[in-house]
Order: sequence, then structure tokens, then C-alpha cells
Amino acid sequence: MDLPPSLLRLDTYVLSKIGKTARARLSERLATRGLRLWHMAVLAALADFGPHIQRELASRLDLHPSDVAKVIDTLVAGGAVERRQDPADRRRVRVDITPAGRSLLGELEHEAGTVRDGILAPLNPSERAELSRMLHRVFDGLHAPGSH
Amino acid sequence: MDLPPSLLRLDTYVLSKIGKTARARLSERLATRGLRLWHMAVLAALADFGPHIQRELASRLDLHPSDVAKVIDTLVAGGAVERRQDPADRRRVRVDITPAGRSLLGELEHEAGTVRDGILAPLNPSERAELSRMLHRVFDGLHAPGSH
DNA sequence: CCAATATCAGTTAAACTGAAATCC
DNA sequence: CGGATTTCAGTTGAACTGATATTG
Repeated sequence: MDLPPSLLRLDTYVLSKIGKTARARLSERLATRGLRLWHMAVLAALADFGPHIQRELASRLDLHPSDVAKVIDTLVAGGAVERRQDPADRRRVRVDITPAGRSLLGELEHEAGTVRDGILAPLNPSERAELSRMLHRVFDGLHAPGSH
Repeated sequence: MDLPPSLLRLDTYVLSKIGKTARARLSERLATRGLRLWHMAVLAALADFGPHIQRELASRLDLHPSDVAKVIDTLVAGGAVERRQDPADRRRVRVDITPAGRSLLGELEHEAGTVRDGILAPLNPSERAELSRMLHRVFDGLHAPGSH
């Protein structure tokens, strides 16, 4: 049964549906390890930018501070990150990724790549590159003033 | 503060973020009328394909039957759709859009178009057409076998 | 008796809110 | 004391589950 053409004509609807499917597929894979998307996002932030205090993770990833605490809890329990108090400011908790966390992240990125390849399979390599460029430009525009 | 490049390299991540933003922006506009995205989706299905029984709406839109009932409730209360029992099978409830519903849908589509234009503003018309074509191909591929 | 439909009440996972405790 | 940080407990909205009543 087909979806309403009135909706499909809105490119943002199609875009949103694809995004939802992509998230669901990756989420499903992460669940087999007891992880969710936020766990991967936190690991990626730590791997890319080095240690963060939890507040920084919250604002970088746009995740609520109270949820950061819970995500870090499970990552610590799994040995993927370490928590230690900032000696200079003992309110702050610095979080860092462990070697085990880096290797875990590598596996997760591989899974995410597989999901992406499955989703983008209808496009050939040069189309994929073109799509990627356009998506990034649109994405950069989201935070620009006057876009809504 | 930047997002992790490890995530941005996954085009599906960017895609998902854009979709989420688009949904949030439209959702915000619909909320001023006391509506949500599902209300618009139901109106679009009725306008495009004619009357449905609720079960058909559920399977077409991939919305749970129990939620269809609630969505229809508020649309009926607003005079946008009509419910009437199917005389041939009194278990079934046929739902149809009213003239008021059609005019409401027209306004909602206009709002959705504005949101889309804001999101896709970084692209010129031919780029937008190219993006649209690629997104539709990817979307069609989602339901094909072997894509995951 | 079994299957389908609509509907209601309850559950679950996710994002958010508010408040407390600690520290600068 | 005011403000920042973490954390806990509770709330809210969305999607899903299960059960019931009705009808074919």
C-alpha cells in the first residue's frame, strides 16, 4: 500500500523517513551489545576531541546533562571510558575513552558503515559523493540564522 | 562546539539529523493548531486515496491501529474528517475527509513547504531536483529485499 | 468457534524537568 | 552568597502491547 504522494512530494518527509530507518537499523545492531546510539556518539566525541567534562559532552552532542550521566554509567561499567574528578575543579568529572573503548568504537563504526552502505545501495559511488556533499551543505545551513 | 567528524562521515547520521530538524520544525508549527504530524499524514492519505477504513490507514501509514483511533478522534472533533460505519461490515469504520479538512490540509502543506524551503535553502533549484531524485531512489530501495 | 476490527487501559523507552548535593 | 556541575527522582509525549467488545 502506497504512501500519500502529497507527503512524498515534501522532500523533507522522504528525508525524515530514510533517517528514521537508518537510525532504527543501527539501533537494532547496537542493542545486541546492550548499547544505544548515544553510547556511540559519546565514544566518537571522546575519540575525536579527547577528554571532556560531562557538561561539554552534553552541549556538544545536544544531550541532556542528566542523560549524559546515565550513558557514561553504562560505558564505565563496560570499561569503555574512565571517569575521574578534575583536580583543579572538583565539581567537574572528566571522562576519557579507554583502549577498549577505542576498539569498541571501531567495531561500531564498522557496523554503522554497513548500515549506511545498505541504505545508500541504490546510488553509485559518484552519486553517493554528490549526495554527501549536498547533505553536508544542508546540514551546515541548519544552524545558520534565518533558516526558519 | 563541533560534532564528532567520526559521526559526520556517516552520511546517514547527517541525514538523520536533518530529518529530525525538519520534523521538529513542522511539528512546532502544527502544534499551534493543536495538531501533530500524524494528523497531517492521515489527512494526506484521505485526500490522495479517498475514504479508508481505519485499519487501512494504519497499514498505509505504518501507524498503530490503537493510535489511529486517537488521531481520528481529534480530527473528527475539529470537523476535518467524518466517521461512519460501513453498512456492509459493521465492524469497520469508514473515514472520509471533509471540505474543511481539505482546506486545512492545504494550509498544512503550505507550512510544510515553507519548512522544506528553509531546510533546503543552501541548494539551488537544480541541486534540489537532483537531491530529490536521489532521495526517492534511496527511499524506494528501503523496502527492497536485501538492503539490510 | 474463529478471525477481523475498533477501542481502551497499561507499558516501555526517550527526552525532558526539578531539586538536591557538592564545590568554585 | 551566587553560580556551575553532577546526579537522582519524577514527568511527559510517543510508540507499542494486551485485553475486551462487537461483528462477520
